[in-house]
Amino acid sequence: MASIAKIAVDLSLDREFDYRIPDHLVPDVRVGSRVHVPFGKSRKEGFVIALADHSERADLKAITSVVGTEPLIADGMLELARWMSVYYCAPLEQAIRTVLPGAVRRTDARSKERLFVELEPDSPEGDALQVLRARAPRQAAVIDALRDGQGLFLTDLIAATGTSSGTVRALQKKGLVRMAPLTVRRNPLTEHEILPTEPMELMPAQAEALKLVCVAIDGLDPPVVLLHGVTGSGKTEVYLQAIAHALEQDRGAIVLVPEISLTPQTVERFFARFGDRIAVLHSHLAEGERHDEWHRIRSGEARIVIGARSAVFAPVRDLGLIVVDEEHEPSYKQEESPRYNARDMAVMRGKMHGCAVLLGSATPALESTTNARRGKYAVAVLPDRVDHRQMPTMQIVDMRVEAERTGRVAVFSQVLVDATRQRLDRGEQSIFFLNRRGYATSLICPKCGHVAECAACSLAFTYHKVDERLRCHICGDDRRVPDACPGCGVPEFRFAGLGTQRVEDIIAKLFVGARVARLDTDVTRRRHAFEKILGDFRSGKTDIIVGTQMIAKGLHFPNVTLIGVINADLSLHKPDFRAGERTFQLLTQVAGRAGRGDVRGHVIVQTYTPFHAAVQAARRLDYDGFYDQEIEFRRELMYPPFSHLACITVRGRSEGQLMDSAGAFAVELRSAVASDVLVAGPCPAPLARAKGYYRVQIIVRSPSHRAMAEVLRRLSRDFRWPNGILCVVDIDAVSLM
DNA sequence: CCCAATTAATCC
DNA sequence: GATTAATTGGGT
Repeated sequence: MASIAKIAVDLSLDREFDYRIPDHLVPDVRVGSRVHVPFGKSRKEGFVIALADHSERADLKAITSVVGTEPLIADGMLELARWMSVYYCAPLEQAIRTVLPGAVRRTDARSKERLFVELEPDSPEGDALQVLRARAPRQAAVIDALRDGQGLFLTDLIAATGTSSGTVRALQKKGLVRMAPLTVRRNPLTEHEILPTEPMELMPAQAEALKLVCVAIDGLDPPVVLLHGVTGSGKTEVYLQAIAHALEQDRGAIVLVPEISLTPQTVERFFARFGDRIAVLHSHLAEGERHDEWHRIRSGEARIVIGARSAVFAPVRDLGLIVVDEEHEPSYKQEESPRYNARDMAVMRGKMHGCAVLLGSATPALESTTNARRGKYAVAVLPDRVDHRQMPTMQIVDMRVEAERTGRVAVFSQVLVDATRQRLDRGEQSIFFLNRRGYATSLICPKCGHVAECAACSLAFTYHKVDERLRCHICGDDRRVPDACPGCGVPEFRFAGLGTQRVEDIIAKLFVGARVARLDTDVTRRRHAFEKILGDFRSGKTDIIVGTQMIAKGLHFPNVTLIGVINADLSLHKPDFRAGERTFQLLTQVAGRAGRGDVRGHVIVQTYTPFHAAVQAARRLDYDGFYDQEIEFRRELMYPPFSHLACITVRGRSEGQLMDSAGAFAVELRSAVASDVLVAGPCPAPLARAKGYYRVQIIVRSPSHRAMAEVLRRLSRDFRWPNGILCVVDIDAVSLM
């Protein structure tokens, strides 16, 4: 009989503490239970992470009480949390917290109950009712309202009859109606009618892919399938039918989509096929909604979960399949501890819980394709669009030539202007893509060259014309545009660099009468703005949309025949080894928005580096060609997938102290790792200053993840950073800023 | 020599 | 993370 519990206290201490289990609590204390314990001078909550017979220590304190009767952490999820904690060098408590949403963990999180009123079987009819009508008309009205239905919620009943709860209580006392609390679901799905859909007939390539996934679900051979399908090739239909197969075997499924494509339209597509068996999980849910959805999943009422990153931890029973849509998306990486990648967690969960994993993308991450080529994943390819739609034509416009020809630097090339006019004349729609919001990236004094910069970050302010403000996109600082240059007093400014707001302005001047909308995070901060803008575009109320990343994903507009990429170089020149890959992916994804209808789409890409491999490969729609070239560069420099990369960022307010301590850390790190591990730095991070902190980084590349993570874990626990110096370890970093 | 302020150590 | 013990340092 276990009498000792090992407990992770809610403090991110990354240690376990032994507690005695009092006899009367023995039946309730299980692995995964939430418990109250005395800790030091105070009381804390924690999770039982193991049971034992003995402890090293004699002077144990006892568990005070247990929360609930069922362990909160579902079977297998603790192991997953432990793996995550080790792999990503994060405290176990943090990993557990990630696996269990706050809406569930908090002891005061409850289901919502409303009083429900029903007629008692022997409620008055005929004469008895007439008597009541004369003596108590209100009560009779309540009886009438309840007569035909299955009962009503008290609040609705009161509203319908114009009475008060006193009347209903009086009826309850007489034994004519009964009233009881009923648990109601806080439903995040909009209530409007959604027409059910039937499985569509698959093209041969889709059918083959589906077969492969079904085999994976049934026998886990292979456990992971990479679905490489060009944009518009019908990947979602394969997901839907694979999920249906899992359901037939009485197993559940999780669908992960990037946060920005988790729109009502996406959810509706799954809801239309599976109805109430769907649960939704994402960060914008209200606390109560998340609580209810989680418990619907845990209880087995909901069998399919669709959600963003964190939905990979949904407590689905008998999980048969995890789908990761757009598996290459950087947003699957959580940018705070534990810095997990949901795609990789999905693969790991599949392994641990015995379920199949389906990774889908038009532009798989190099890591994933490499895993496929090494035989770790099976591959299914969808080379063609559905319904014999053609891939769009891709045209590269060399903006250097354009500048030389016109003698000035233009935002729109003549080619793009002409193409846009043509669409406007034909009543077709266009999408312009620019991966930068705001109006101008900097405000420059035309006389002395002074650039307005954020005092806390090493970055120029972005000028937002709409409200005449300067904003720092790193720390969010927000200030008025000065009346004159602070350097020389000249009362005028010049704009440099380009943002979506300015493109919107230019379009309005260039194409008079065209109806333009903008879609970026500045606009969508308002609730429902996103749906409104897309709705207007869909119904033809707008001709042109200008947007950032968020328009690159999954949108499906048959009337869009032109895509303009205003500046393809933006993502290309980032100080990041994945810049080329990101550019290729972005161009391919954006191009995929064109030609979803009967007319073939046309894509115009403006660039100052037209011969860059990523741009050229995107033009040829040549994934394999890009892969072969890019993989050589990764091999030579020992970047992933030929190594695991950790990015260690150290920050502090004192530059000297920061360099000294980070240097000392790097020295210790170098002496602790094997000779095949490369440790670069410390050197100033690409964003050398942010929010008032100086930042330096150390980049580690190691052939073996385990060797690297073990050293980093030990060192980040033992290394004594001076006060005020903060260190973050990011395993398999996606962003190197 | 005192006291506040910073730093280190501990929690089962 | 919170509390407490230990150490530092500036002042009279």
